[in-house]
Order: sequence, then structure tokens, then C-alpha cells
Amino acid sequence: MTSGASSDRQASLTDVAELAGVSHMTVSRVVNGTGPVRAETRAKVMAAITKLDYRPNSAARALVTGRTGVLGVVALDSTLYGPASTLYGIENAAREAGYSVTISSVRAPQRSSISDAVEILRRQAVEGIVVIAPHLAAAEALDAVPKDTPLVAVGGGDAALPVVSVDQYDGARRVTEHLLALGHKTVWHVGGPADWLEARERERAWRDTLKRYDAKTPRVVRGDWSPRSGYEAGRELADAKELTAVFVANDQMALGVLRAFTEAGIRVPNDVHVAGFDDVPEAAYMNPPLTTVRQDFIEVGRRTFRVLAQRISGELEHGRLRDLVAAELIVRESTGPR
Amino acid sequence: MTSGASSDRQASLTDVAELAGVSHMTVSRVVNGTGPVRAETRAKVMAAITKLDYRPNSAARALVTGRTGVLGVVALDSTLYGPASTLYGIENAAREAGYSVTISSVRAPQRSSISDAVEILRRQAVEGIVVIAPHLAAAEALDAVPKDTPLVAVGGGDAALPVVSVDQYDGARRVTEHLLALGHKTVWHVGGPADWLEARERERAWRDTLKRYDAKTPRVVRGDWSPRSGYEAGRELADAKELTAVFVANDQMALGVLRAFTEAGIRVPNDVHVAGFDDVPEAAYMNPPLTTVRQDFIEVGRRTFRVLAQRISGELEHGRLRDLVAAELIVRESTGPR
DNA sequence: GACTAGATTGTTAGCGTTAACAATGGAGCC
DNA sequence: GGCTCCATTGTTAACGCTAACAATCTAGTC
Repeated sequence: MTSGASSDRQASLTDVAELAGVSHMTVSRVVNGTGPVRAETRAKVMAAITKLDYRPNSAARALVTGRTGVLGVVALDSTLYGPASTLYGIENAAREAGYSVTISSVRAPQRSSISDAVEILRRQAVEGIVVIAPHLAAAEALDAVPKDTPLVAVGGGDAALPVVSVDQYDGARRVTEHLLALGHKTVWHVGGPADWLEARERERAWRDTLKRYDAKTPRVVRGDWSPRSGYEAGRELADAKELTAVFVANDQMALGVLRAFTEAGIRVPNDVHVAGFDDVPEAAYMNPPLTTVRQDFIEVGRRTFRVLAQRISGELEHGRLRDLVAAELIVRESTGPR
Repeated sequence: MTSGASSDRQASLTDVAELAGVSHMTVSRVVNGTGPVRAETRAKVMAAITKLDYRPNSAARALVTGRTGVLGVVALDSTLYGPASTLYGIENAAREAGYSVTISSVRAPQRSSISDAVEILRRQAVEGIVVIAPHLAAAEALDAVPKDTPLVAVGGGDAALPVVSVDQYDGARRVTEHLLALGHKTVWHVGGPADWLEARERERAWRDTLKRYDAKTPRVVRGDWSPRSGYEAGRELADAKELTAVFVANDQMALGVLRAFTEAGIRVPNDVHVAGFDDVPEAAYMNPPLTTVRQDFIEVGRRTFRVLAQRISGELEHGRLRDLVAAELIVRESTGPR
């Protein structure tokens, strides 16, 4: 015997109309706030709505308006701090604007699986799609999506579509310069996977900066973003000669590097300086606290939604566009006084 | 001039039927594989579908069938490793079964905001809802949801609804016993927020175990899951007398504790043993590598979906149910030989 | 060769909503 | 007082799909 609901079927506009003694259109007007309705009538309708616990049928509404109010997000590894935070930012902004967000996560960064994910979302008639997959394969897959589907990418990529991202190049430039400014002859680099666009950008900035300062470029040791791979890279570096400064492409790998150095008896910052990228919540409490580059993922999410909304409304045409969020250098003990 | 598409409007069943020279029902049968269709006819229809790039209108389908094929997930802090992984597991299982997943993340763990999130999802006519919010407020909010909405909770909670979770109690019991077995007189505890059910379970198991072994129970220092709060707890503990072993309620806080101990000159494992909970990817590369309890979040996600699917299909009635995933103790150097 | 059963295809009627237009009523104006 | 205008409410027709039932056709049967 719950709040007045009698039938087991969800109440429809017509049910409400009948109970309130008006036409279903009047109810629709009350529900949507379209068109004028006398206060008295509105009250009757509202009462009926409450009594029947009426809630609009979104499918029927979508069918007739052609708008679903749903956005799709394709995420490559939604388990990582960066993508997860970005997703969170997008979802929040979207919800505030009345959209809901459907996710489609992708296990492997292959062209086909990314296409599949996009296809699944399109079949659900999402109004727009965000792809969080700063990966070469994604860039290719995205080129194949019809141009009339509003699409925005997060993170690197130079496909012919709008991209929102933290300024990877500038961030990496800053850390590298920071390290050089501390007096190091050069800076080593533990890079991310070569097919990740962000890894490329960070590495490119590192190379350019070394060149600009006439420092020689050591060989790059490469990981896969994971702490484990950072650890392995760290062991490899531990044997290197003239190693005094390392820029690691993300904080998780930096943790592994720190661990490897500790095992090898290399003291940070006394013997070697280490810096990361991301500023994950852990960074400030590593041993030692890690100098890194902060990425404001929430802001990225917000802006991504904004751009996507513009694509949906038609304010923005399909085409190349870059919205860069500034990167911030956070200096901590790992590059502190020796 | 793309693949045969002429009109700008999405093709409908009728358009395909017209082109193929059959009725729209025949097309529907081909698309859904319902009812018999002659091979020849099917071929004609398929050709027309391809030519027009037809894709079924999900809103129309949902309207007539009453099924949307959408599940909703409410997540409290989808940025953390645990919830993010669980979400990933759910989404994968759901997609395989033909469902898509809409998320609704919640900033603050308040009863009202959780109700709001659930309400938003219900308004979208999701077929079922998962709530990843092992929080007191969530338990309350969930009690208010109509019993006919298929609902499953992830993580603690003793509300009258199905709950899938890692066996927190057993996990915490294992670490505590592990530490006691190493010869410690007692084990200190850095707990999670008191209003988180998982924090309670872990603490309860710790208390019970100490009692069972006739060890005295030190006061609990409490954090908020973050590395920062772990660091503060660590500083507080550093002054404690007779401190030889600490069980920290999650790995992130454990990192903070380790950092604080290092600063205070307390050596782990030489002076004090430390253990965490979660087995995040970082745990194995902390300084020292962290003994912890592994939670198989992916498995939790999978099982959560399974239970929800049963609720939706009606196989499972609404009511109390617990599906526990076993916890695994992972021993590393932080509780190693001194 | 008519008859039956099953395979194959078609017809019709909604599902719950909004868009477009029509109808009604009262107030203000000359 | 009749007329115009606007506020308010109603009527009708889709939107694209599936369910239910009807119609047609084919092959096998006796």
C-alpha cells in the first residue's frame, strides 16, 4: 500500500490527464514548462502527478524529439587515475547540463576495438561521443567516424577533430628545464609506450629542450605506464653512467623507478634527481615526495563537455581544434637540495 | 558522397522495406532474427540495410518493448582504484550481455545526493541499478528505493538488498593474524572514515582478532583513505609507545604512513611492520613493497552484474543476499624479516 | 487433384510523447 | 455591443518499432 500507486504499470501522460480532468497535452505542458497553464490547472495536474508517481517515458520522448539526452564516452583504461578523473569531470559537467553519460570501455588499444566501442554508442543514439584514448590506433579509428557525429577527443592526437588536453609539451618542457636548471649536464627519460600520443609529446618536448640547451640526448628507456615497468626501467638506469637526473613520463612509473633506485643504493635526491608527470594523489607522499607536472583532469573534463556541447548544438563545425589546459610544475623533494 | 546514403535523415525500417521491396515487418525479422525469412529475401534486405546504413532506433524499440537495455551505476568516488576497477568489471560483463551502462557519480556521500543519483537513473528508465557506495548514507538512501527496482550494492552494507563484495572481514582478519604471527604483542590500526562500511568491517575484524589472541587494543587513528591523511596518521603514530606493527585500512594511506615513518626515522620493516589493504598496482613498488590484501575488483564487477541480471529477469527476489569474493593476503617486504 | 500443415510474408494496432494547429473563453477597445 | 487579441486548453497526427494476428504460398499426403 505505497503512495497511491495502484496499477503495476507505470503511469502515462494520459493516466495523469484523466485523473486531473484535463487533456494529456496540458499535462505535457506542465511537465515541460512549455506553454501557459493556469495556476489552478497546474496545481491539479501536479497533484495527479504526485499521486500516480508519474515519470516521463524517456524513450517516447526521445522517439518524438529525436534527442536522447545521452552522451557516450569511450575510455581506454578507465582504471588509471587520469582517465578516471577526466571521466568524472565530463560526467559532472554533462549532468549539470541535463545529459547523462554512457561509458564503453576498451580493453586493448586496437583500431578495431575502438571502432566497435564507438559503433555501440552510435547504435544507442548518443548525441555525441568523447574518446579518452590518446593513442595512435584511436586517431585512426576516429578518422573513420562519419563527420556528422559530434566527436571530441581527450588527450593528444592530431586527427581532424576537436581535441581537449593538458599541454603535454609545455609540461614536459618545464620539468626538463627545471632539471637542467639544477645544473645537470643532461636528463634521462623513462618514456611511455611509443604508440601513446601523450608519451610522444612528452618525449618530444624532452628532446627539444635538451637540444635547445645543447645537452646530449641519452637513449630512452620505455615502460608501459605501470609501476612494474617503471621498476624495470629503474633497474636498467641504475647501471647507466653519468646518471644524475631522470624525467619519468608518469608518476606511477616514477614510483617504480624510485623503488629500483633504492634497491640499487642510489639515493634520491642526493645522488639522482627524479621527476614524474600527472601529480597523482600519491605523488606528494612518495619516498621522497615527487616533483611532477600537475594535470587538471577535472578541468579537462569540463572543457571537453563544453566543446562537445558546441558540436552538438551546431555552434562548432567539425574540424581540427585544440583546447589546451595549462600544465603546472610541482617541485618537491625528489629534485630538492642534495 | 558517402556509402550510398542519400537523405540526411536516418533510414527507418520502412525505408529499408521499400528499397528491398518487402514489408517493414520482414525487415524487422531479419534485423532481430525473429521468425523465418527465406534466404533470398534476407539477402535483399541485408543489401538494403547496408546501402542505407540502417541502424535500429533504440528509442522506438524501447518504447514498444518496455526494455531499454541500459543499466545504471552510481559511484561515490569513481576516481579511486577500487571503484574504477569495479565499474570497469561491471561494464565489461554488461556489454557482453548486450547491456550498456550509464554512470552517475556522486560527489559527497550524503543520503540526498545518493537518492538524487538513483532518481536520475530511474528517470532514464534503466533496467537495473548498481550502487558502488559502501557508505552508511547509501544504505539509508537505498532503503527508500521502491522494491521493484532491481538494485544491487557493491561493498559493505546490511540493507535488505543483494550485496556483492570482497570479504572485508576475512581479509582484515588475515592481515592482523599475519602480523600477530610475526610475534608482535599487538597491532595498531589506521582506520578509514567511520561512516564507510568497509572501514567498519576492517576495523571490526581487527578488533575481534586482537581479542581472540588476547592482545590489547590500541586506540584507532583515523584517516579519509587519502595518502595525505595516512601521512598525518603516520606522524601521530610515530610518537606512540610500543609501536611495532600497523595495519592500515588501505594502500593509499599506507603510503602516507610509510612516508611519515621515514621522516621520523622509523625503519620499515626493521623497526615497525606495516600492512595495507587493496593491493593497488603501486603496492608492490612502495618503499618497501607493501604487504596487503588483494581485492579482485574485476571479479566483484562480474558477479555484481550477474546478480543484477538475475534481479532483472526475476530469477532473484528482492531481499538480503551476500555474495562474497575471497580476499587474498599478499606478503611483501613491509612485514618481512627485520 | 484436393487437402493440410507449416513456412513465409503482410496488415494493423498501438507504445507514450511532442508538434502543429484548432477551439474556446475572457478582457480590452472603439 | 461587437470585435480583436491573447491566454488557455484541446485534437490530431506522427515518431519507428514490435506484437498479434491474417494472408498467402509451398510441399507433402492420400
